[in-house]
Amino acid sequence: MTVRTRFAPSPTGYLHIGGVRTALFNWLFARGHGGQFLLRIDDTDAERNIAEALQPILDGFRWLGLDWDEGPEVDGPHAPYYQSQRGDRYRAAVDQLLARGAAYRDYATTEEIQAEREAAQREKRRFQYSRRWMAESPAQEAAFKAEGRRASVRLKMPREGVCAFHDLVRGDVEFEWALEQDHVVQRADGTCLYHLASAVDDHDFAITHVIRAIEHLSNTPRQMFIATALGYALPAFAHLPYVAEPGSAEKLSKRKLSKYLKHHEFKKIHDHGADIAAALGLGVTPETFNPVVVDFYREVGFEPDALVNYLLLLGWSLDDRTETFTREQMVEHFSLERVNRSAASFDPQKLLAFQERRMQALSLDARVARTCPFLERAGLIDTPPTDAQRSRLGLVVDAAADRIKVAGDILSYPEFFQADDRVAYDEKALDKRVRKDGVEPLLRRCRDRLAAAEPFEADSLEAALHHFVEVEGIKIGQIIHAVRVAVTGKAVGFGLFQGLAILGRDACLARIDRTLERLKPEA
RNA sequence: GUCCCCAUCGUCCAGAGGCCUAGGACGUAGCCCUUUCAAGGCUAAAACACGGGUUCGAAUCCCGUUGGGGACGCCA
Repeated sequence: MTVRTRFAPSPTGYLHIGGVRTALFNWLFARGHGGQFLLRIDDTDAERNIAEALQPILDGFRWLGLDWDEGPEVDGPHAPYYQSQRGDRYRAAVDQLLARGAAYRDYATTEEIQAEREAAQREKRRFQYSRRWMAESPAQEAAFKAEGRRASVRLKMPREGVCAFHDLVRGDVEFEWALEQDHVVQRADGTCLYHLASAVDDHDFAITHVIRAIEHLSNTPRQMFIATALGYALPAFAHLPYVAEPGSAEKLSKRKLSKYLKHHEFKKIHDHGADIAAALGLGVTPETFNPVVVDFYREVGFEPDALVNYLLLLGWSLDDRTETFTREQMVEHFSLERVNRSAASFDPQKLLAFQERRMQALSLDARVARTCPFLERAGLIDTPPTDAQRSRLGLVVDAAADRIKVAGDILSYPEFFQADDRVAYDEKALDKRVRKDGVEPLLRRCRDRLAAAEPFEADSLEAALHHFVEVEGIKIGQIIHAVRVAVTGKAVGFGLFQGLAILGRDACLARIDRTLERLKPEA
């Protein structure tokens, strides 16, 4: 039998990092067994879903390279893959359940159920519906209808015995049937609910392995009940531990962002990304642009493989030291047996470390290809770039080396792509390195020295500056910082001599002149 | 409140009775390199939650305690 797994996102507008890990494990398991991975859209709760809310999710999967064999946009033999379009199929299943006595029409109001639930709470016992408004005969139905009641359909769950199954991650699991509720599977308006839809779809789509987050573990008995009542063969189940918050054991949730932003490392990564977004002119808010959301990583220029590799190791490992995996190696080695049973907290800093490693392993050409779109989008070079811009980009990327940790970091070096009169100056750096006694005449003499330097290349510039320092009888630190600030506007950056050479003599002299001009007391 | 689960360095993992003086990675600290910022090199600190068993022997098995977490919808 061909292995078939699925991931079932709800269209919420963004792809959550915890969801991606679940999807990844499904994808790896399917690919590793030569099977298929499908995407099914859980949009039965029509009110809270909007069509365009799906797009970012599909884009996220594509970016991560998690391709699906059947599902939205690719379709397949079991289409449609949207639960909102499968209502008739679900209603037919409900009728079958009713006919087989596995479900009943219930005429209770929400308030009545709520009252029973609260009573149980007060008496400190687990709630179990009294079935007072259960209608099993036409006479009962007529009576309830006469009272103006409307029927929903509830599962008639067993009230004794246990539901036992083997979970591929958890091992043997048992639930007492008596602890299960008579869950509603169909509303009075005829629409069907998740558990029913899920069980039916898993069967219709021939899903062999249901791999999902642990919060679904307690849903499993009722879904098994539905599937069994409908005569379906059961899939195998595997429940993954949840991904926890940074620095905490609580489940990671998109709703607790403000809490995460108080976490130092999380905030650092967020702010780094926000700076890149600002340089790109993206109007982002923390709610949609933060390290819990996959889009964040794409926007700031992470390598999808870095994210995937990090997520792979969140709850799974091959051995005590292998950390870097190619996609092929992941597919080859992944196994549910080695998935952990305890929650793992999300550590954005470690994710960044994976990203740095990937970036370092990339060729210069690859890094140029990654960074180029960022400069284009920021309007710092043309689209497409001119040959001159492209070759300059190559020089800058080469010089910046590992300083470019994510592709968007190229935006830390706008001064290499801006006209001389557009360079922004860091006032603090000017104060510290240039607006000091004796620096101005020194900078002036150094400027003349640079004007005469031949050739205008890193090595010869370095030699020239060392000679200058010797003649002046100063330490190199006394002039090099001033030149850096004068030419780049900043106190930090990569090797100064490379920077000067990349900019060329004219730009360097012009910028030094502009800086000297700036030093003149305002007349 | 009811039910269930989890428990090794700050964090992610290794460890399935002797290989453990507990290993790797991220992070942290120190040193080296260095024009700044990174990167890199070297070194270090850092954990089996606690208490009982079982066993010749327990991080590994059992029980309890403690701590943490999850599920309890006409959401998915």
